[in-house]
Amino acid sequence: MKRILLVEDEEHLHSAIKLNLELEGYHVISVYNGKNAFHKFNESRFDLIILDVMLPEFNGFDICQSIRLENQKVPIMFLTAKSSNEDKIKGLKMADDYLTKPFNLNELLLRVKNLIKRNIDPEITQTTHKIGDVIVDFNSFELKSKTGNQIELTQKQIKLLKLFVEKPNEVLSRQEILEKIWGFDVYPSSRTIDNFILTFRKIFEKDLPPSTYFKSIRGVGYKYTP
Amino acid sequence: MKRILLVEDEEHLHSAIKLNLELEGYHVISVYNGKNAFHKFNESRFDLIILDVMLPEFNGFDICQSIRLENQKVPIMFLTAKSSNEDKIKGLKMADDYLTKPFNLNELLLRVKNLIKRNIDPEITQTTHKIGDVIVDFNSFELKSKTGNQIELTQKQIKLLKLFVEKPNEVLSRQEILEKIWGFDVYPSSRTIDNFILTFRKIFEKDLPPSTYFKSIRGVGYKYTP
DNA sequence: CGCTATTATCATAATTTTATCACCAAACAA
DNA sequence: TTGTTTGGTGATAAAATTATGATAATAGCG
Repeated sequence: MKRILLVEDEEHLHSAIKLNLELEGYHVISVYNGKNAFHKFNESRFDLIILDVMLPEFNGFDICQSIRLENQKVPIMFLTAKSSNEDKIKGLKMADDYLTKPFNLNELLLRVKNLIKRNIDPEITQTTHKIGDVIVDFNSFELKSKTGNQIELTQKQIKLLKLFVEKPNEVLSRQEILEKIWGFDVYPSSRTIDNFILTFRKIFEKDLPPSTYFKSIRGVGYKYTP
Repeated sequence: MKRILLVEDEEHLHSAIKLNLELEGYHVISVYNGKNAFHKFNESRFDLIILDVMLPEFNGFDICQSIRLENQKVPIMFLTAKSSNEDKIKGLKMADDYLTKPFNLNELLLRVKNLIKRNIDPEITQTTHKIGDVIVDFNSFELKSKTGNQIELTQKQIKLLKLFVEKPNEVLSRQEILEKIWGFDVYPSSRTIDNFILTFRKIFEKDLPPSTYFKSIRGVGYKYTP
């Protein structure tokens, strides 16, 4: 599995990117500041480094330089705020690619893919989760039930499902869900979430009392209970 | 881009701060009074809230409390006039940082940077509380009793309960409760609070003498005694 | 001990939010 | 291009929460 070092200090953004990358099958190593980024880099090998430019303590450019001193090859992608003065543009030349915030998550994924020049080795990772007697495979986007039935989920469905599975027993607000799955700039109607939940319920709560796994919390959002 | 909610009623100061923050690459959302501050906060997510303490209608402390009920994490910075009496110092404990007017804009920028940086450390918030032998989980909106019983609370119930739990042994006036839970412009009848208390009592004081935890203070409001 | 103001309790109304469905649009594939 | 899938929207039905009002109970006070 390809290893990506993600250096981003803003929690929301960080987890959103991480989630999306993981769903694409990458192994994401999280770091929230420059110092740790450098440590991690020295400890281990990465296929790609995603660096926020604005970081506490040492900024992205500093880290980039340090890394370049050690290892010329590893591709580095910068994430940068919109306002870009001369210095920043200059700094970006060190990068192999960069994105300006706010950016579209799909674009990020596309660029990551390009940067990594993916080998198609289908390393199967154990990223499954069982809901009732349905097994969710986050890698293949497939559901397998006892009866041998097999359903394919779409990307958004899998993403949302993973978000819930990663935060069991926690009330996730609609706002939070939208930000994590749809990104920071796209806000579809709240009805859209309902539809996804509806689908999940049809799949997982087929012969069970309704809202066994996916409970609606009125005025807030939803909660997944394993 | 980091989002900062700036709540300051004095126009000159407001625009000065806003300009400076924007030049540093922050996205500043402007609000000039407490009521709107509360609305904006509910509508959207922020990385930092800068609150003037002296505001028309509702003061900064009031708003701060309401915000804290909803979201523990977001850092809040107070702006306060020089004269500081006991009350104020007490109120400032709610804040993550504060500045005394008149202040140096560079100092403001520095502190903003620090606050936003600091917020990155993982959330280690205490999200449960025990009342009798019932455990309240503010994350999942659930109550768990010894007997294994499990009850779900609604949003308002959880908020109100949190308000009490955060202010043990303190008399909360009906007015105060209404403002904190229902907001600054919605005022349902006082009977509504009674109903919520009633529910709490039914849950927590089942086999106990009445008003063990939730005591009514005639003419004022209620008090929670752990 | 009555009188009054406030709170407790309950049934029910009002309001808000969610569930569900049919349909549309954009993206994707053939 | 054309057909198909996926995701999104809006209308309406259904459900849940919360608000209200009536009445009973209680505390405080003179």
